This record gives sequence, structure tokens and C-alpha cells, in this order.
Amino acid sequence: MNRIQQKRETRRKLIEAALAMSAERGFSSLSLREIAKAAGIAATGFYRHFRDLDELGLALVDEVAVALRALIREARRRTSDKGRLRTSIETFLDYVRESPHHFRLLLGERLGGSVAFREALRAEIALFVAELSHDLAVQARAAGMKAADLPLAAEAIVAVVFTVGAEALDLPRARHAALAERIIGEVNLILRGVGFVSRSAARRPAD
Amino acid sequence: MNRIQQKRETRRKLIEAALAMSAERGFSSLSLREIAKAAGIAATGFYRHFRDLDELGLALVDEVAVALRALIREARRRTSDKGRLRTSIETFLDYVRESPHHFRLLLGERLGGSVAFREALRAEIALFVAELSHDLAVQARAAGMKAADLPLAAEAIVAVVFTVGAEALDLPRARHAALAERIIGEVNLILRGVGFVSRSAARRPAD
DNA sequence: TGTACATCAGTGAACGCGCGTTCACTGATGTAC
DNA sequence: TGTACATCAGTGAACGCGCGTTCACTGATGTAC
Repeated sequence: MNRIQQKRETRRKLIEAALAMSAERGFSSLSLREIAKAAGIAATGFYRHFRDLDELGLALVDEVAVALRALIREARRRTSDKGRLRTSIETFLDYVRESPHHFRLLLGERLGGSVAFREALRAEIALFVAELSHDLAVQARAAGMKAADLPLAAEAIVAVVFTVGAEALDLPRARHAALAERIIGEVNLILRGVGFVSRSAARRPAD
Repeated sequence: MNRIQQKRETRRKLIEAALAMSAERGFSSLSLREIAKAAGIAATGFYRHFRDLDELGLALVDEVAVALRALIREARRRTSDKGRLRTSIETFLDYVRESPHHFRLLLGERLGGSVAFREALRAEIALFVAELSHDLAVQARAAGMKAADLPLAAEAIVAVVFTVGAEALDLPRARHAALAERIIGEVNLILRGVGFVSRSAARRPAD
């Protein structure tokens, strides 16, 4: 293995270690020395990769940003007979399940970290909202609806999905399905509020 | 001043200092020594009030819990001609503005802190949701509506209010009014989704 | 291909510092008579 | 009311420890010829 690959791999280990540990206790409580130790190098080796902990922090945000964009693509790709909403939310919960470290960082440091940290994470979430808003607009146009409130709806949906989805982190897997139903129910409320008549609404007794 | 009052006052200073500092950088990054220093006592004096930092943390959560309950009462008391929704959201934003430390703790440590910390905060939020759900049910019954989804709606509303409200923390006051409008718009979407026809909906061009 | 030199990722000792915690203490407040 | 004693909130020295950072270093990998 050449030197460049080797270095890249060590950098990877630092990032993975920091991600795993910050999911446990929050990034701001980590020390350079323990991250280096967890990555299997001497503390001083850290400086070959990052100027300081803040720079590592931004690399973590970048990590999450890339994963989120991949998530959006993935949700688009998966077209199933269950309907877009259900599919998207299941994709999202898969992500939360498979990358709990990413998700915890995204949610936990949105308020906790430094200003740069917070801004970077907010920008990613805003991108998410914009994507969703666009998708809703496309669907609304196809259905011949007026839809002035779609950006609001998109923001509300992301708030709900993130907030309720966050509970998945502390819940056993067996209860994730019920969580997904709750999210779907709440997102449906919002969609109905903005004028969409959801398919799954047919299942509900009331209304 | 007698000894009991004096001790209570020092305890107060410790709590206020910890609250202010945890709003800046997150509770988990605070040290016992700096909190004691900020409260104006020697580090060792800390132990006269709390067994350790975790115990102080729980006292902070308690602080926030009391304030939240007062907030609910206050929102109930204020009945204005603007309508319940607008009044409640303005009351909430007043709280965020006036007690940013409380609110930041409530949101920031919901994922960041220890397990005990997280559970205590979640319990407070659940109380909030239950209260709101109850209020919605009363209103729905008065209007003769069926309303099976009210708990979902309450959860979604709290998610939106907290998530969007959190942005107020990093925004200048001049932009809080616009934020309030966004929250009101999103909450209205949810209410409309569950079957309420909101008064302020009349102002909207679409629909 | 072989040799001589350059690069640089990772090392380990050392530094001064703030940490949490212990301990015996001080002295103002509180209590008993 | 005055005196003698008890209480206990807050002190300051001391401890061992992990921190971030510096520095000169090692030795494997890479490059030039």
C-alpha cells in the first residue's frame, strides 16, 4: 500500500472514531488524545491530518452532508408500489438505523457546537427542505393544484421527520415500525393541510 | 441574612451560571471549576450544593420544567382577540426570547446529554404534547368535530414550534416576527390537515 | 535494476495547565442555658 | 441579655491525571539517476 492510501486510511479512522464517540457523548466533549487513541495512532499524529479539533469537526459535517445527498438520491431511485411518502420515510429511517452516528451529529450539534458547526449543519438541512419543496411542487403541478404553501409544508415535514426520527436513536428496533407509522401519520396531516389528498388517508377511520 | 437564605442564594448563582454557560457551549463541555468560579465561590464550595456535575444537570432540567409549566399556564391565561393560536405562539416566542438559556438547554441537550438528562427533558416535552393534545380535543368537541388524529397533530405542532423556534436563538430580534409568521403558517397547515379551519387561513391567497 | 537521497506519516518525551476531588481549616451564624 | 459551644458554608493547599501542543526523532515509502 502506498503512502497516500495509508494516510487516507488513517484519516478515515480518525473520522470514524470521532463520529462514533460524538454520537455517544457529543462532539464538544471529545478530546484530541482520546480520538487519536481510538483511531490507533499517537496523539501527535493527529496533526498530520487536521490543524485542530474544529477542523475535524467540519470534516464530520462534510461526511454527513455527503451521506444526506446520497440519501436524497436513494429515495428518488426507490420507486415502489407503496407510494412515495412511505418509501421516502422508510429510506430515511433506514438511514437513521444504519448511520445513527451521522444522524445524531446532524441533530445533536445543530445547537450544541460552535457557530461554524451550526451553520454548516443548518445549511445541509436547508438543502433538504429545498429538495422536498421542489418535489412537492412537481407533484402539485402534475395534479393541477395551486400550492402557495409548499415551502412551509416542506419545512414542517422536515421538522417532524427529524424530531420524531430522533427518537429512533434511543428505541429498540422492534419499535421503529410504530415510529414510522407515527411519522407517516403526521406527514400526512401536513400534506392534507396543504391540499394533497394522501392515499394512505383512506385507511384512517375518521375524516 | 440567615444561613439558609445565603446558601439558597449561592445555589441559585451556581444554577444561573451553569445555565448561561451551557447555553453558550453546551452543558457537557462545562467544568465544575469554571462554574464555581462564575458563581463567585471556590471550586470546593460546589460540593456543599451538589454531589457532582450530573446532579447540577438534573437541577437545571428541573429549572426548565418549572418554567415550561408556567409557560403553559401563562398561554392559557392570555386570551386575546388575536385568536388562541397566535397568542400561544407569541407567548412561546416570548419565552424563547426571555429565557434563551432554558430553551437552548431544552433543545440542545435533548440528544447531547447523559441518558438521565435526555429522559428528563423528553418527559417534559411529552407533557407539553399531552397538554396541547388535550386543548385541541376540547376545541374539537366544542366544534362538534371527530378528531382521531389529535395526538399526532399535537406532536407535529410541538416538533414544528420547537424546531423553527430554535432558529430564533441565532437570529436578531428584528427577524423574530417573520419567524413567528412561519411557525403560525406551519401550525395552521397541521390544524387544517386535522380538520380545523383556522381563522387566519382567510388571509391566505391560495386555497 | 541498484544506489543514494528526500519525503513525511507516525512516534514518544516533555511542557505547563486546568481538571475533579480530598482534606483540615476558618469564622460567621445559630442554639442552649 | 450574655456567654459558651455547635454547626456548617465556604476556603485554599495539595494530589494525581488527562489535556493540547512543541519538538527532535525514526524508518518506511518514494524519487532521481
